[in-house]
Parts: sequence; structure tokens; C-alpha cells
Amino acid sequence: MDLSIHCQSCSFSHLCLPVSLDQAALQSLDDIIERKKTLQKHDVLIESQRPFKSLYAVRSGSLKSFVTTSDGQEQIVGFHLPGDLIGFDAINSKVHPSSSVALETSMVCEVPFVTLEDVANRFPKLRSQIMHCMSDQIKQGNELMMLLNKRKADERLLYFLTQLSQRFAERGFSDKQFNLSMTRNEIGNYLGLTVETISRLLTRFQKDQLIKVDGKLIQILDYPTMLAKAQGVHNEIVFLRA
Amino acid sequence: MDLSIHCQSCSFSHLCLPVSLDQAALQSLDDIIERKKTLQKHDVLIESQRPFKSLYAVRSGSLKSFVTTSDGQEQIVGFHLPGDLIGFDAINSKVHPSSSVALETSMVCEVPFVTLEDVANRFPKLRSQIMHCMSDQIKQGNELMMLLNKRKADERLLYFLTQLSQRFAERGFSDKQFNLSMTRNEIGNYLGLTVETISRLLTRFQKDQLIKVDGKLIQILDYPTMLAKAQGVHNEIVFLRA
DNA sequence: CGCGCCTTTGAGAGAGTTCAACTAACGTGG
DNA sequence: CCACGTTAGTTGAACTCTCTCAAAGGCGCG
Repeated sequence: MDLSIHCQSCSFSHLCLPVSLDQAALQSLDDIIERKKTLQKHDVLIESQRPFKSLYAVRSGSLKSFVTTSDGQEQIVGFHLPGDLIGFDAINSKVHPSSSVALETSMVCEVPFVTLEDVANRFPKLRSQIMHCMSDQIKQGNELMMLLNKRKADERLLYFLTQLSQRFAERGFSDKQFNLSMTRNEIGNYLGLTVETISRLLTRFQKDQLIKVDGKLIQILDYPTMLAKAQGVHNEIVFLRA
Repeated sequence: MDLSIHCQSCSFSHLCLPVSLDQAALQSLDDIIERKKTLQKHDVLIESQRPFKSLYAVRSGSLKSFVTTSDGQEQIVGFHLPGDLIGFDAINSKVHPSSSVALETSMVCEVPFVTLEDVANRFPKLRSQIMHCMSDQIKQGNELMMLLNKRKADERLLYFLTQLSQRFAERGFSDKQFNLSMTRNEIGNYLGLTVETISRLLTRFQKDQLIKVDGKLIQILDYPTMLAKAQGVHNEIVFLRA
């Protein structure tokens, strides 16, 4: 019995490379993908400075990617959920500028890049899809830049939580209750804040009845208000009565 | 006489789509490019929310790209110099998420995207080059995220100036003396700082003999020190004598 | 069951913002 | 060509958000 899962039956194919591919293209893509063994928490998928050979697609679990600063600190540049593709930042330099590490037990598919290019040459839809994924990542990066430059700590964290909720929903998970696979330290690192600030804000959000926090478990109580505050809408201004 | 300039003779082709294309591919690319008329300062090249039709390559001058926040502020996400490509963030959504405006008199080449895809299907090298450009933009975005999250105001501005200097050098311009086409307000907006902070820092850098400032004109006096400080190297630590 | 890492909470400090006033440069129309 | 309004830049002083430092509690894993 074939235990390995194929793109054709993967429940996250709607978020991944297979989007809008026909059967033939999908089969060709599936043929070149190497299923990797499971990663345990803290296992390194990509080590920065290593030569770029493959992209990786997350099948289950979650990972973080980070660049290392000249003074040795890490800066997290992304959290990856099932269906996400990792490694686009390495295509140009042929060397990975960032590292990727599993945040929990995870599975990934390895997509050898030169082979992917061959298949992409035969199937324009696949080439197109790769570009769409990269375009989206550039767009997300721009929005993140806005967040870091213009938003206060509470707005950043609310953005993070609402975005995570949305991403879970897209993947068929609950968007109202989920586990954070990253530590508060890692959330702070990503958002340009300290652990202490993240911790204080989470307790404050709980007091304000926006969420319920139980360690890693987050329950979303008032999504609309969270979304509004995440976008910098201050309710004092919204007292425009009918 | 044909006054329009072609990719074949463009002095910035080494930074743009033509990189590593053979004659046939280059000609095909050149054929689809529409030379746009000159943009004056403040002219809008791309207005956000408009449908995505084309990428643009900067031929001369400079532009800024920015996203607009929910509360109407602008967040600058990039400054573009000759050879840069604009519009990659729109490929996925087919709508421009950001606007682009000329900072001075500038010329751009319009590259209709569907036509570009056709040509890219025939010339794998071109397809590859597009992905390389996008990959580089993702990588730059990650580095910028590190800058905004981990670096102090002076380090951010020094990074900005040294990077600008490098980009000018790549384009055959002087890397030791150049004009800023953006205002201090725009620099601050990009770096997540205020005008006042930028102004104060520039005067401080001048006092410290790192640069000479005369309005928009910047002279680099001590590039090595600037580069070191831009990367967060504090010279107090570097007193490791032989 | 003990050690390490993660998290929480408090108090004080600091980098950069905000507010305000002033100067300089620009260009537009009289 | 000058007066004027507008935008850009500089500088000072007070404030504030978040960081830093410190200490204690809790969870999980060997």
C-alpha cells in the first residue's frame, strides 16, 4: 500500500503549487516531488548559507524562517503553515539567505528546483502559479512593512492573531480556537516587540474580552473588534450615531 | 531617426529583464516593450486598486512605491532607480496593491504582462530572469524587516544611505556624491522614523564627519565606518588590538 | 523530581515621537 | 520682479510607548 500522499489528494493543494493545474500537469508535478521524512520540533529544514537546491511545501505542522543579523541575532521573517512554500528568497542568489526550523512535528514536500523549472517549461500554468505565489509573498512583505512602521504594539499583535485566524480558516482548521506553535518570544521577534510586551498585551486582550488565553491555546472571542483595532480603527472615533 | 532607446543599447540592461538573454530573446523582449513618455515629478505611474496590466522598468529618474493604510496614511515600500522593475506585487491579485509616483522627471518602459508571459514561454531564460528579480525582492524585503525590527534610528538611516550609494555605483553613477530625489519626510516614512529624526541624524552624521550634507546633495566621506555602523557594529567593541 | 525554558508581572529608563516655532527655498500670479 | 503662500527642513522641549532589568512562578521533559 502506498502510504505517501500525493498532490492529487492533498487537502492543501488549493493553497500550494497545484492551484489550477490540469491532470497532466498535476501528475508531472507530483512525479518530481520528493516526500521528506517527518521533522521534529527544532529540526532544521534549511540552514542559511547552504546552496539552494529545492523549494519546500509544508504538508503538516508549522515552521519559522529567519535571517541572522551581523551580530548573530535571529530575525524571524515568516511562519509557515500547511500549503505554504518555503525558499523563494534563495532563487536569485542560489544560496539560502534564511534558515527554516520546525516549530512542532511537521511534514514537508521537497520540490527540486531545476526539475520544477523543467516541468514549468512544459506547463505554463505551473510557471504562472509559481509567480503568483512569489507575487503574493512580495505583497505580504509590503503590508508587513506598513505594520512595523505605522502600528503600535497592540495593533501589531492583533494583526498577527487575526491573520493567523484567517490562515487557519483557509486550511479548514478552526479560526476561533487554535494553538500557537511559536513561543511569545518568537511572536515578539517577528513583530519587532519584546516577550514582555507580547505577554502583557495577551493578558490585556483577555481582560478586554477579545480573546481567551490558556498558555498556547488561543480562543477568539470578538473577532470584529480585533480586526478593527488591528487596522488602527479607534472606537472613540466611531461614535457616529444614526 | 529612431530616438527611442532599445533594450540592446540600454545602459541598465544588466540590472533589468535582459540579463543573460541571447539576441533572439532580447529582440523579442524589445519588441513587446512600449516606451512610455516622460513622467514629471509627482506624476502617477500606477494608482493602487487599478487593474494590473503591465510591469514597468525604470529607464531614468526615480520613483517611490507606497501602500495606503486603512486610515489613509501612505507607507513607502520602495524607491526605484533605473533598471528596477515595478509591479511584481500585483501579479497575484491582478490589482495593484501599491501606487507608484515619480520623484523627479523620469522615463519608464511599459512591459505588458500577458505579452511578457508569452515571450517567457518561448524563452526559458527570460522566465528565469523574472523569477530571479522577484526572488531578490523577497530577499530584500526580509532584510528590511530585520532593519525595522532590530536596528536603531541611526543604523537604519546609515543602511539607507550606504545601500543607495551601492545602487548608484551599480548604475555607473557616483557612489560618493549624489542627490536625494526623495524628501526627508519620505526617507523617514520608508524607515519607520519621523522627519525630525532624519533631520537630526543627518546633521549628527555631518558633525561626525561621516557625510557632508547640502540640502539634497549628499557626499559620502567615510564609507567604511558608515557600513560598519549600518550593520550595528559598535566601535567600542572593536578595540581588539593586535 | 529537578532543571531549563517559557511566561508573567513590576518598576525604572530611554529612544524617538509629538508639538511648536522658526527659517529657507520654491514658484505663482499680480 | 517682488509679494505671497506653500512646502521642506531645522531645532528645541516635553512626553510616552516600549524596552530593559529584575524576580518569581509554571510547565514540560529528561
